[in-house]
Amino acid sequence: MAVTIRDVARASGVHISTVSRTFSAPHLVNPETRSRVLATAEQLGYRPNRAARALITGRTHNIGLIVADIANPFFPPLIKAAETHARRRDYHVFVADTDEDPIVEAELVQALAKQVDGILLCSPRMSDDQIEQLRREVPLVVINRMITGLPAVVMDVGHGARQAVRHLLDLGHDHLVYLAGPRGSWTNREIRRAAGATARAAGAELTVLGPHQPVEEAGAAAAEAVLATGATGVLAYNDLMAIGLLQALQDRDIAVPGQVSVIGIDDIAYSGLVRPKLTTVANPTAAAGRAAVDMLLQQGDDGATGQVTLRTDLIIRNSTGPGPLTPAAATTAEVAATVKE
Amino acid sequence: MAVTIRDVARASGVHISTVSRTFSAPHLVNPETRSRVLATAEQLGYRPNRAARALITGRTHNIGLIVADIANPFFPPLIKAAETHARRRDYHVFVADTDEDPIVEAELVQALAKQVDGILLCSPRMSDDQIEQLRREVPLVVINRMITGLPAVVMDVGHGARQAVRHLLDLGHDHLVYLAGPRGSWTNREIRRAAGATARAAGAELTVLGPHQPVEEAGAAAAEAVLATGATGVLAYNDLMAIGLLQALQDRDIAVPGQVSVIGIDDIAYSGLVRPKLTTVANPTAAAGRAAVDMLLQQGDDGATGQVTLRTDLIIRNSTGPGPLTPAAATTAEVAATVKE
DNA sequence: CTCCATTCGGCAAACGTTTGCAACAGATTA
DNA sequence: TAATCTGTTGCAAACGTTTGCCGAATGGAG
Repeated sequence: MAVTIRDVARASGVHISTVSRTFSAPHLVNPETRSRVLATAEQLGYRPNRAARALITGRTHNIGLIVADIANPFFPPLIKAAETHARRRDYHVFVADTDEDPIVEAELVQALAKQVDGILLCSPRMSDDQIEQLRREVPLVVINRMITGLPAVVMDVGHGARQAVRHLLDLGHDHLVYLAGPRGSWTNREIRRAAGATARAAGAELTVLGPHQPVEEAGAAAAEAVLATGATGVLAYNDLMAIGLLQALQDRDIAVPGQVSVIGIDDIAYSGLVRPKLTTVANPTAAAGRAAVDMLLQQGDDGATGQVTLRTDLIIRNSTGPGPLTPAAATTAEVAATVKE
Repeated sequence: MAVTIRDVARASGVHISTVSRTFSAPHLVNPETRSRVLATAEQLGYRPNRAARALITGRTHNIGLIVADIANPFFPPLIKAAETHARRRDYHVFVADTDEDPIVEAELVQALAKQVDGILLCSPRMSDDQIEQLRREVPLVVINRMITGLPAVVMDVGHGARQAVRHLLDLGHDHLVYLAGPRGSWTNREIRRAAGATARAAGAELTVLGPHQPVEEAGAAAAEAVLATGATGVLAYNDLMAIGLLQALQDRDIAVPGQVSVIGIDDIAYSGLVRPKLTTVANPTAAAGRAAVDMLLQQGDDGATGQVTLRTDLIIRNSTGPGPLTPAAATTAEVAATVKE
């Protein structure tokens, strides 16, 4: 039915190996022969069968990309960047969604293992041990998690979180809340640690609330608890939760940033669309996707397991404003200037 | 390196064909033998090589899913549903992103053709001819586009658009704008047609502005043009554009829904998060994704090329309110009641 | 004119499965 | 008792490539 290498060989009067080489090792075939073969291949509409190729070379030219939740707007830019970048290198991408479930996560890796040349694991919720285990079955690159000996691309949320907390402190907030993300999240631990250290160093109080699922509903549901602490500055695990909190506060007629300041993390597309526009920590997700693909594809050559760290930065918008300790004269803009490093 | 069917055969003292049958046609092998084989397979960690299987059976157990833009929040729920549904049937999904470019779209289909058992084409921008052409290379199911003779899953936006226009008319708006989507979009044509007919039937004026890229920026950029028409009710091609318009109007101190009413289409997750909450037409995207997968997988069996139509419905929130023709007494809630069919 | 190096292309094995066919045993039927 | 059937297994070919090896042809050096 489909046109194979054999049809092309027959039609252009050469052996099948010559046709094969025309595609997979062009420098080994006479330019004249090559162009003739290419012409008939084109004419016949020949397309290499990747399954056959994979069978003999052991390389599928596919990579897997596992995320917690495609519908979480944090991921699509990363997926898109990874996919485009991979395609440019003649790789295709399987995307899978774990629904935030570590069990499903492990199953997916197993299922994909034989079908891909490697897997990109985004913010995995599995234990380090499990990941090390799976690593023996298939090349892995982890995104947003640091595991010694494992190639990884991480976004340095610690840096962004420190900036965020400092921003709140500079604005005169002395009691903060960190609205924690899901259990098992490396990012969550990093943020908590960074935020906690920064607050402590400044002698401010930081209350951690959580863990929470990283969705708006959780942010909204936490509103009461946040208010109960008496804190005036909030850092949320991600923009989704921050936005949920924003809405819940609005519903309670709590002014943001008038009475409470809120900072998110991720800078998803919608953080600039809600009102007030959300102050947040921007994550270079597209760059992370590309870097992870590169890392995975290079992994075969040398066993080097690098770790790339990408920088995150605070973006000051309108959900943060002066706190109780600020002299009335200080405006957000003035204080913002101090955060620049 | 990897453990093959041969290793399992040797370890359990049977021929490789018996092992093969244990997995692909269990009823043909003695239960006793079967369990023995399964045990050793499990113990050895055997996993079938899908490339080899694909080579001989001609079925890859993969399907392709091509969307215009993964980052457009309309798509992730569809992708997620399709992917989960496919996995339950032991299929994996390749996701690809065309960046709204019909050329890339065609290339992607070609590239994926040999690698998948079929392709789901979401809101394709190609010409009908091109799609018919590609259909000869690989089984296709089209989502949100109607092409005679081609299996399709469409969301009946016409229905939702009629409801939306009627809602605006009932509220007392007699001059409406349709903020059109991209050229080549079937959905766009459907909406325009339905909206136009409904407005005309009621003797109201409907101005079409466009085409536009289906993004917020386009919606925001169209604000001036919308105001220039003097219309007081706007239906946008999608929520993204509607939200962009909302922001732009807010920036110009035009009250929504006080001075202008706005309706979007899609009911993306964020349409309920912006303020005012967006009145919009809900699309059953997840159901569409599942239906399309089913249709694709059944296609092999019989050549039947069904067309499934899914219903869409207006969701009334806070971005629509009384227009110039409404007696002051009529509230949104009262008028809303009239839209129920 | 011989020899060697180089370039090119053919040959055939291999990759890990599936599957039609045949073999065989035991059970059933005539 | 012979013939037929059923259930289980083995045998080997096939799927469409890639690739190590070898031989043929060419050209330059000696």
